[in-house]
Amino acid sequence: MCGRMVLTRSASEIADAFELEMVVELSASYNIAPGRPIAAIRLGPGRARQLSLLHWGLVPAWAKERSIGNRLINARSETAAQKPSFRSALASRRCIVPADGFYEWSGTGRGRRVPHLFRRRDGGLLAIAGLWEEWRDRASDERLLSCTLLTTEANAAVRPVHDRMPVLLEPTDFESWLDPERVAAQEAARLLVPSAPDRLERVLVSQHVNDPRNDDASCIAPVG
DNA sequence: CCAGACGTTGTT
DNA sequence: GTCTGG
DNA sequence: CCAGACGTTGTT
DNA sequence: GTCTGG
Repeated sequence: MCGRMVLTRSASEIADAFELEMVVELSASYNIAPGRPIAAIRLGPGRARQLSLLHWGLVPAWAKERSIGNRLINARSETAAQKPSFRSALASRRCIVPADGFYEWSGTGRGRRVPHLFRRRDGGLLAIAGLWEEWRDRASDERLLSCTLLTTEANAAVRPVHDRMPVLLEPTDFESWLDPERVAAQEAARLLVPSAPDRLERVLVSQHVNDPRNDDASCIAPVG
């Protein structure tokens, strides 16, 4: 479900939308896939909001192999607090993934290959709730920052295509979600509910987007 | 106790 | 069918 | 998420 | 690290 993202805005546009103190340079991507770098906002020193690139696919601190992240690209918001893989990140390492939109595929069986893009009608950025971790490779001593995207039941806009969707946050909830000292995990769960569907529009796009190696503007071009 | 998993999606 | 890689 | 591989030996 | 299953 929550397996392909779009982010084409410049770092300064993202900084304006999310009141960021620090920024990393980004290149536009029309087809961000699991296992690839994805931009995320976290709280840094002094609670300043920082933008950085994280590996999409959460690798827990206790993992022996980084490949466990291949399967931890989403976390169900309803159960994350009870899962060994997500519990500690939910308590203290929350992030926001900015996005122009996300893709969902419709169809059944092998025919599930019809891609739809969901984005804000007003052209604004989406804010997707995520969790992050730092993992150290025992062999090489290298560090990896990784993240996962929280999911919830689909709202009315998404339901015709899929029964799950990413958790979307409102600007009034950004600070509460990001800061574990202000809002504990249990209370933060209150934020992780299906969001109002009216703000989203659905765009049928071509199967060009299906291949994650394709990353250009034709991924989001309307079809039909 | 130790060994082994630790996850979601969508499919049948 | 299931796993890995992008 | 989808696409593509799914294996070993021995060689460059 | 922590939980589940044998």
